[in-house]
Amino acid sequence: MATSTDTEPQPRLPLTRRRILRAAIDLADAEGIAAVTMRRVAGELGVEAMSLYHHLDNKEDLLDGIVEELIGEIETELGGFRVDVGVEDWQPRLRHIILTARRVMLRHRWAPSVIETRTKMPPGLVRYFEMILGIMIEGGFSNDLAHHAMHALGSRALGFSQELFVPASTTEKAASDAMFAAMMSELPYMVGMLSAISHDDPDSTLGWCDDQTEFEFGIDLILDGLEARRLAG
Amino acid sequence: MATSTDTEPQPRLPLTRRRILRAAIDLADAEGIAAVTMRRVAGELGVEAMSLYHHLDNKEDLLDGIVEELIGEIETELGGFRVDVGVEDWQPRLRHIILTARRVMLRHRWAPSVIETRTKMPPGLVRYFEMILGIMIEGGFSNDLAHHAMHALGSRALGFSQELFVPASTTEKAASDAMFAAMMSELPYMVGMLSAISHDDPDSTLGWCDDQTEFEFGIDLILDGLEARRLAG
DNA sequence: ACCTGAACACCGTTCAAGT
DNA sequence: ACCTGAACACCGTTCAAGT
Repeated sequence: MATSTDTEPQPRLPLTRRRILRAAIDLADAEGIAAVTMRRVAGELGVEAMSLYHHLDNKEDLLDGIVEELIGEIETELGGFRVDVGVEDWQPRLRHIILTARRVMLRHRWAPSVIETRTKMPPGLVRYFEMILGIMIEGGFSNDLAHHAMHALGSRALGFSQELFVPASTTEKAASDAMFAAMMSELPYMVGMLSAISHDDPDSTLGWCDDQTEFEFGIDLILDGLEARRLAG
Repeated sequence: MATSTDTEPQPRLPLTRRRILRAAIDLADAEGIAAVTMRRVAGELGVEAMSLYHHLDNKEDLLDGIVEELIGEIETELGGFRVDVGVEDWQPRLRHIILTARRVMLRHRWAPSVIETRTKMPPGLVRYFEMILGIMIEGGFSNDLAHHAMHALGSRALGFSQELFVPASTTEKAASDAMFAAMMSELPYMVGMLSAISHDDPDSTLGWCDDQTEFEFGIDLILDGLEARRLAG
């Protein structure tokens, strides 16, 4: 009876690259990217760290593979990376794609840091950007404007918000009056902005920010600007 | 004669927090941020790793301190963080500030990764964003629009280009014809764009990109969009 | 072919000890 | 007060060995 009801229910599922990558992603979701060490990932699979090296070159290869998996999730949500030839409404289509990518990234909040540290362009990401480029070209962009647009979008094309931090005070509701007075002399504009915003919307706590609203404001600023330059050029 | 001409020319310069931070920055500039370990930084100062802990809480404190030094460099180049009350030409002033910050970041190419990993907002950065906010408010922004603008600028306000990678092919001049043909079938829009751009400018190598031009295109897209919304609102 | 255990060269950090 | 050496609990990775 010891063998059938052991700690490992599945006696021996064969280790594969895919299974390792999914285990690493689950681990990162649960405990953060810092928990993703070769030893910990192996442990989650009931195996020794060194066994992973039969399916991966090294840790960089693990991280590269994770990125490919994430791009796969975006592709699945979109039903494939498709550029419809002759379709001209580039702006709503691009907006939808970027917001879809953003949903995937929000499921894996550690993803930006992993993607940003890749030294070689992951093939899946090349295909993603090819789709974005294709939609702009079909939408009437010149090659030159499309090129600028790719640079201007940057990592925002994947739904990254690219914000450094929410200013300290905005994360804490109800800063004390004493602290507020102290800040007032040093940061008059910041304090003025935060109190104006909280007055305008009595439901909002002081300085509370809606990430989704702010992301959409930023992306529309860029997409509107590109449309204006397309019409002008 | 042995003591005066030893390996250490300065017999004993006292260790200070500032000296440690500058040594860490110099090391990062020379060998990359990965070289910045407590042991290596100490080594550069002719001291044991554990001595650093008398001037720093831990490695996070070292990285926080490095960020403060970098912001200090921006402040020096700008001659201080100043908001001139009543000055309305916000756009050229903000443009100048951001391009100045960018020059500092280009001197320390590892800086974005360090700044992005800070968990608490460095005080110097709060003052930097207070200046940016002040310039917008004095320039006629509503508090609401200024708030959106801060989010939309994000890390670009510090001169970060926020690009994921230059597409692989654009970093290599003169991809072989065979490779080009292979890419053509998979990435028609990318290949089309790159050849159009290289034709337009015969001096440019295939897909060569001017980082500064692209950064300025992107930042002007955002600043122009903000001005349009300011005038409309 | 696939997995393992011991080992190597690193990390950040603690602690007791030196001056 | 300031610095040190040994040690601890981790890393990624290599290598020779097991089945």
